[in-house]
Amino acid sequence: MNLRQCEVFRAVMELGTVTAAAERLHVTQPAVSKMLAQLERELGFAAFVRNRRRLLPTPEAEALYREVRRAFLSLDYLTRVACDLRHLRQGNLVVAATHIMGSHYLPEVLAPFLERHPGLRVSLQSLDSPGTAQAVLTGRADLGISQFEVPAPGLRSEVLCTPDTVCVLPPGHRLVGEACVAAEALAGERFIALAAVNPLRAAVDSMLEAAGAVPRTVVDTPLASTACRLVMQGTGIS
DNA sequence: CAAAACAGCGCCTCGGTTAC
DNA sequence: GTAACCGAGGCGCTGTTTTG
Repeated sequence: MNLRQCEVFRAVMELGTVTAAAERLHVTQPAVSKMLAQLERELGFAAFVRNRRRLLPTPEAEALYREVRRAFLSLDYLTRVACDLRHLRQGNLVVAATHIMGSHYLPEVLAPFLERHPGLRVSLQSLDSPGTAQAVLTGRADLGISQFEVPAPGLRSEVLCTPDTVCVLPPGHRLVGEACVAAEALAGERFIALAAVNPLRAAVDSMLEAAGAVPRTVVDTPLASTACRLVMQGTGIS
């Protein structure tokens, strides 16, 4: 039973005659007649009783019609969804982003975006940078915003901004107020480091090593926001 | 030079029409 | 409602061209 047969069957059920069904479907009466006969052969039962000039549906046809009508409602729904997607009125956008991006930067961007596209829904996934790239690569996310570039075949990336690297200090620390913190000044400090997976970690490590100021790393974390909270608690500097 | 991609051709099926 | 016919499109086969 194909879609065309369903269309023909529905038209005959609703209009009662092959001729009227043909008019609705913009084909000739024989086309509908032939399609109906083919459908009945495939179904293995008669859908209509030929009663002089009328076609009377059998109980099997009545039952089938209920299902066919339901199928066409689903088809109409699909058509509307496709139309909405075409005009960006509806859909689900999955964005993978690092925690700091998802909690601070993205909300400011998403608010005006969702105002422009009220039918859209956005799913935010909080991941580290390699996880963000992996999510996009495997199709679990439509786009990702990571802290650093993760080169991978099949991924297209662009730099959105290049922010400064800063030293995070707890209130009252001796270095608070300095316009620039020299690497040497960090010697012996309790240090909250970024996890080794972050390329910034290697850059900071080599910079401190070159300055001969190796701090005491007490915690390492993949999340900059966690590092900041640890600094707030007085665990160390970051 | 082998494998992959492409184009052309004939055959078949499907859905349509006209004529009856 | 049916028979005969027509055109479009899918599919498989074959030969040619391109590519690594």
